Amino acid sequence: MLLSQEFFARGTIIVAQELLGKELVFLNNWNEFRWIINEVEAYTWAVDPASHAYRGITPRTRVMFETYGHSYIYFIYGNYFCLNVTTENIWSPWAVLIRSVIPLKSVNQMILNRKRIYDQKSLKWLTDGPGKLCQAFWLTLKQNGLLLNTENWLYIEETAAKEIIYKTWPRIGISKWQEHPWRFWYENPIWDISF
DNA sequence: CGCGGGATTGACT
DNA sequence: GTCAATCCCGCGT
Repeated sequence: MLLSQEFFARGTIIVAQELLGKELVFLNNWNEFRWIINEVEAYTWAVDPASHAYRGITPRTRVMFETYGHSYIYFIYGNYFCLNVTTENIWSPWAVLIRSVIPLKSVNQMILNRKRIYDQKSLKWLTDGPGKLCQAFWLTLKQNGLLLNTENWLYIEETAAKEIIYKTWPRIGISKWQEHPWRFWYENPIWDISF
């Protein structure tokens, strides 16, 4: 079942925690990609210098200011894209970064997109990073600013998973505001799902 | 297996 | 001109 826009219209920390175990879906003309979200980070505003929104509205950060329940995708380090979902409300530029997912469907196409060798045992390395998962999904700036619904071919679904146990840790790859434990990961992801 | 450094380009100062 | 919410490879242990 599709997560409604109202799911994202809540506190960013709780949205981040509850995204764990949900199913991320992306469709294109050839493939239906599906993953289980197993690691996220929350980015807040005004007091959080690690957030892109900290310095105010720019062409890049516009989506975070103007939407909630939409995708925010940015380009980084000259090579990679990272996927976020916007939260809270309009003019509340908070977001959750999707850091890692577990591949569920169209895995062979993901491997082709990543252009690296994976066998059954190394599949857990296929999409365990924010840049890697966008590469596996073939997500680029074309998918920036989309409302997360079936019409836009990018959305998140409820799953049967319950009692998600998560752990927290300071966020990764940032130089400021590191002390906040706003990175959350799914403690017991099911790795023996059938690919 | 852990660490160090290079690649590479858009966004912002 | 500088920096960056990353990834990968190679080297040393």
